[in-house]
Amino acid sequence: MGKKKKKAEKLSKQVKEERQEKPKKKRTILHEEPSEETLTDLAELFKVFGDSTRMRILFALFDEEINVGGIAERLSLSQSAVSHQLRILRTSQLVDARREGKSMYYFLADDHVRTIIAQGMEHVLE
Amino acid sequence: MGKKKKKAEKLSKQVKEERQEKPKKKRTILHEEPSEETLTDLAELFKVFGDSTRMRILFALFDEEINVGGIAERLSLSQSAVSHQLRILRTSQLVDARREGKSMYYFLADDHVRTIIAQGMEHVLE
DNA sequence: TGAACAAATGAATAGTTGTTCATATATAGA
DNA sequence: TCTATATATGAACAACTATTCATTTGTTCA
Repeated sequence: MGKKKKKAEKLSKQVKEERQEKPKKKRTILHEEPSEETLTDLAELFKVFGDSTRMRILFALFDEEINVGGIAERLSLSQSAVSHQLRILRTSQLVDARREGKSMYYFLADDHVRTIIAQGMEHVLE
Repeated sequence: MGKKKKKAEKLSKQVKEERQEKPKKKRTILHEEPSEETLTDLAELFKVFGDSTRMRILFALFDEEINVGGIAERLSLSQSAVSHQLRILRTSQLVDARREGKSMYYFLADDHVRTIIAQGMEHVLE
């Protein structure tokens, strides 16, 4: 990749400093000129959707929660790979999880995720 | 990156075989179980949105067409960098262009693009 | 035709990312 | 406590990608 630019743009690497809370910025309803930072965050968000493994996981969770092992088995992925990706998805607030005994059940965080996917799907399907 | 998986998932590299036409697959309205290929295409699509430079370009084109040099100047990017990114955006059908004299004016391909961005923006802004 | 300007492209490269492997942490039950 | 099971995590690496630089292609106008 190039040189600079990679300042905040790398959520999912060290997972952006494990951020759990962000400054929350309103005001830019969309077209009140979003700040450079907002544009970067937006790119970050889409970057998370931009991997087939993560997309498959999100789809698997589209309408049911599943535990890590279940996702791995269903998608024929290693437990480790799934766990690593789930961390990225969770940090990006796209999924959330709850523990049940030894298992961790993951589920989509909210309907925005479904809407975004559905919207993209429309484009892909022409 | 891992090993396999990188089959069709790399639009924007050699720009996916310069595809201009794709088999067009309907049927999967969304939730009639999309095929693996569709999921991959979906990830590909979001990957294109997942770069701040491209996102900035898309935003610059949100409601007006601009020529290459104009985009470069406005975003403080090199002409080459912009051109390379525009090729990716164009191949992904997110933007289109028209020639006017020596200049090439780029513009968003359709409203899907605006909708997807708006949707992501909502998520980012909480 | 030739100069000037605009855009596209190929090669090279530094920085990024997803998977694997090994290992650590967490929970439940004996 | 010890064992088994489930998940998380760190390091390392191969593959990918965005930018830069140099050059080419395309267009207009003398």
